Amino acid sequence: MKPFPDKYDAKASEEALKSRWASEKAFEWDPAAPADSDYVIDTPPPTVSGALHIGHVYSYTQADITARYMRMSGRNVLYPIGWDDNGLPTERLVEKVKKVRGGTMPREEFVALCREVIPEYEQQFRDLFSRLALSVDWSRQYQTISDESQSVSQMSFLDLYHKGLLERRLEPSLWDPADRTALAQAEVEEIEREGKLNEIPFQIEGGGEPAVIATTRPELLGGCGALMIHPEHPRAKELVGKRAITPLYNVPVPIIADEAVDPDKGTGLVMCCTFGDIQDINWWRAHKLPLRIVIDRAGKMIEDLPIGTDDWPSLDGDEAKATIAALAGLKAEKAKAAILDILKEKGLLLAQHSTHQVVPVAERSGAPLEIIVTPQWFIKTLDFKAQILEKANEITWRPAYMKQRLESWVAGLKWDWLISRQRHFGVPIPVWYSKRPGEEGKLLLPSKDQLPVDPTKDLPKGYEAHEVEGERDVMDTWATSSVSPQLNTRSINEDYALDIEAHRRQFPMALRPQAHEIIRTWAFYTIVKALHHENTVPWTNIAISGWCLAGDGSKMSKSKGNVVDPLKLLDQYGVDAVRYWTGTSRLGQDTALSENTLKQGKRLVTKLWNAVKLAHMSLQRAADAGGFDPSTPRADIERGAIFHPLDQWLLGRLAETVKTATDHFENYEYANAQRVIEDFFWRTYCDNYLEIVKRRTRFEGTPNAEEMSACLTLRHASDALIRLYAPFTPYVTDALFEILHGEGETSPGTVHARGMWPKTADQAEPGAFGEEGEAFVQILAAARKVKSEAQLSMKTPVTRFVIEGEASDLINAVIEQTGEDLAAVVNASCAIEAGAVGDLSAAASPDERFKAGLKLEPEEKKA
RNA sequence: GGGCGCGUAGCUCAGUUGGUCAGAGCACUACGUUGACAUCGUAGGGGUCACAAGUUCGAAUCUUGUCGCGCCCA
Repeated sequence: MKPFPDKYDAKASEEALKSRWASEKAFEWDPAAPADSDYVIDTPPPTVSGALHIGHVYSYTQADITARYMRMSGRNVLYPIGWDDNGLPTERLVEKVKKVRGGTMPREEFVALCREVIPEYEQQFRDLFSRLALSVDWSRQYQTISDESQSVSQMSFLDLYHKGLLERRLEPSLWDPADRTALAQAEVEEIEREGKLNEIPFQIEGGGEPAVIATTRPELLGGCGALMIHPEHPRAKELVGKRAITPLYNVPVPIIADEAVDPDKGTGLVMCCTFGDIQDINWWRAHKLPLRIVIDRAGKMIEDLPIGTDDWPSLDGDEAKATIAALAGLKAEKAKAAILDILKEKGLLLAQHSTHQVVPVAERSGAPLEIIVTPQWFIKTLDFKAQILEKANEITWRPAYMKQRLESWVAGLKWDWLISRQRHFGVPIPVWYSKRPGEEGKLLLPSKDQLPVDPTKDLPKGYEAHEVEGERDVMDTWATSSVSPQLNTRSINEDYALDIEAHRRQFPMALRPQAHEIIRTWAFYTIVKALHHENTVPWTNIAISGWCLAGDGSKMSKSKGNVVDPLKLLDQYGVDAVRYWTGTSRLGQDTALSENTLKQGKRLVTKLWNAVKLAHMSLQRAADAGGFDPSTPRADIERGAIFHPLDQWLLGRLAETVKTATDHFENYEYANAQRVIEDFFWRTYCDNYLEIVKRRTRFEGTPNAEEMSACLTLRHASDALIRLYAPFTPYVTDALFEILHGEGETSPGTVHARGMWPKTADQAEPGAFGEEGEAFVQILAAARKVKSEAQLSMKTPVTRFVIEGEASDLINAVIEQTGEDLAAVVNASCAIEAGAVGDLSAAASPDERFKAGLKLEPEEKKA
C-alpha cells in the first residue's frame, strides 16, 4: 500500500493517468484472445470541422461508460476512433480559415489546403477525447479521407455497382443552388413560412371560360407542361382533353385529369412544371410530359430558352421572348416578383391569397431547393424498404422506441440515396467515361488493385489520358462514413477485402453508439450498406444518446448565446465530475446541463477519496502489524476470517449491489447502475457501516480477530467500490486503486483492465445477517432521531437504551449478536434492553417497526 | 395532419411487469460535527405524481380523451 495523500488532486491525476494509460496501451484490443470474447464498437467519427461542443462530451462519455464496463467485465473490447474530415463541412471551414473559395481555384490546390488545415482541428478533438478518458484504442485511429478509407469506400462503390445496386441516372433530383450540388433527401429540411397563392388564368384553345390555376411559384410558368385537374372537379368533363395556353409564354399544354390534385386547395386546378416539387416529377413521368427546364444550376432563370421552336412551340413567340428576357438571370425569388409585376400589369393576376407554405431548404446552406435534371449516382433504397426494416428489427435498439425514428424515415423515403456531390474535397467516384471511338461514353471502372483512384489524375488500365474523361464528382461524406464498421475491418465483404480475417471476426460489430438526430442518416445509411454488401446487420446493438440541453432545458445554440465551453466545464469540475453528470442521464433522453449534478459529481469524487482514505488508515496499521492477507469476500467468510455479523451483512449488501449494477450494465442501463452503486456507497457504506465499524478499527498494534474481520471487510468494500465506480469516474478510481494495491511487481495494474469488474462468484452470500442488519440500521436511525429531536449532539452519552417492537426475535438477535456495536455507535455506556420504552425519550424507526427509547446525559453547554 | 417522448417536491430527475412508490440530490429550516469528508451527519417542512373519465379490491404505474412542452415524419 502507498501512503495516502490528504487531498485528491484531480488535475494531477488526470495528467498522470492519461499518459500512463497511453504508455501502457491499456485499451488496446487483444488479437490473441478468443474471438467469442470480442466486443467491437463502431464509434462515431466526429466531424472535425465542427466546434468542440458539450454534446461531444455528453454522448462520447455515455459510450465510454459502457465500453469500460464491457472491458472490465472481461470482454475483449475493440474501441476504435476516427475523424470525419471531408465533405462540405470541411470545405466550408477551410474556405473560412483560408479565405478562399473552393469553386474558384484548381481542385488540387483546394484539396491541398484542406489537408493542411484539418490536422490542427483533429488534434483539438484528440486532446478533448483523451482528457475525457475515452478508453479508445489510440492505435486504431482512422480518417474518412485517408488513402485506406478511400480504398474501402471505393470498394463499397464497386461492389454495389457490380451488383446493380448503384447506378448513374439522368433524372430530376434535389439541388442546392447555393452550394451548387445535388443533395440526398436526408439533407433536406423543411421550413414553414407564409407565402402567396397566386391565381392565374389560362386561355383554353378553341375558346371558352379560362382555366384559373393557383400557384405559389409563378416564376415557373415557363416550365409548365400541363394543367392538372381532379377528375371530380366540376369543370373536369369540359376541360380534360383540351389544351390550355400558358400566359406570357403562349405555350399550348394539355389538360390532364389526375386523382393527386387536391380539389380543395386553391382553384382545384394546378400547373405541372418541370420541376416545382416531387409531385411534378410524378406527373411528368406518369403522363410523359415534355421536359421544360427554366432554372439553371445556380438557381437562376435561363436566358436562352428555346421557346418558339418545334419542340417547344409558342403561339406568340415574341411575347414569350420578351418574358424570358425580362426574367433572365434572376434568382427564383426575384423572378417571382418580376413575373407577378408583369402578370399584374397585364391583368392576369386575378387574386392573391396568403397561404401557409412548407418550403424545402438545404440543411447546410439554408437555400430553398430546386429540382434539377442532372446526371447523378444513386444507391437503390426505394426498392429495399422492407429489407431495411427487417434488418432494423434484427438490431437491438436502446432505447427501443428509437427504432421508430428509423421506421418512419424509411416509410417516408421518396428518393433513392443520391451519393454524388458536385464538390471538391471528398472520396472520388471511381469512374471514367471512354472517349475511344466506337465506345464513347462507356463506363470504365478501376480494378480492386488500383484503389484508391482519383479519376481526374489516374487512368483506367489500357487507356491513354486523351481517351478518357475522369468523373469529377465526389462522394458525399455519408457514402464513406456509412461504412465506418468496414473502415475498421478494412473490408467490405469476401470479394473486397484488405483483411478478410479481421472482417470475418469483427463484423457485424457489437455496438453502435450515436445521437438521435443522425438516425436518418448515419444509422440508416450504415444499415443500407451492410444489407447491400452482405445481407446482414452492421451491428447487433445500437445505443442512442440524447442531446445536451442548456440549464433551462432549451437547445444550446450560438444565436442564443447559451453554449457551454466543454473545456471550461472540465477545468471547473474535473473530468470525473462531468462524467458523473453524464452517467446520471439515461440513453435517448435529452438532458439539461445541471450545475447541481456537476457539484454532486465533485462531491462524490471527494467522498469516495475520503471513504477509501478512512479504510486505508486501519488497513495500513493492520498491514504494518503483519498478517493482513485478504482473499475474496466469499473465501474470507468461508475460512472464518470475516465472521462478524455486521461485516457479513455489509458484504451481503455489497453482493446485491454488484449483482444489480451488473444486470443494469448488461442492459446498457448505466444510469441505473450508477444509482444503485451510489445508494449503497453513500447510504449503506458511509452513513452506516463506516460509523458502525469504527469501534473495531481503532486498534493499536496487532488487530484481534474481530478487528481483522473489520479490516478485511473494509478492504473488500473499498476495492469493490473503486471497481464499481471505475466506468464512471476513471481518474479518481484508478488513483485510489494504485494506492490500495501498491505499485511495482505485485500491482494488478490499472483498475480499468480487462476482467477487473467485481465477480459475482467472489461475493458474499447476499442474505447473510440481512434481516438483522436491516433491523440494526432501523434501530440506529431511531436512536439518532431521539438525539436529533432533543437537539443534541450524536455523541451525547446514553445511559439507558431500550428497544421496543413486535419483532422480538429480531431485536434479541440484534442485541445478542451486535449489541456492542449498536451501543458503541450510539455512544451508550449501558447494556441494551428489549422491552417497552416507557417514559424514556423515544422515537420510531423510519419503517416504524421499532422504537428506541434513550436516557440521555447531555453535557452542560459551555457558556 | 400522423407518430414518439416528456409533463412526479422550488430546481434537476428516479420510480422494471399496478399493491411500504410517493422517492434521491440540490435548495430551505433546526440541531450537531464522535480523528475520512474545501465539509459531513441527524432530523424536519414541502407534491391530490398535468387534467378528466374508465378498468380494478387497489393506479404515478393500465385504457381512452384533453391540455402543455420537445422531437421525428408528412
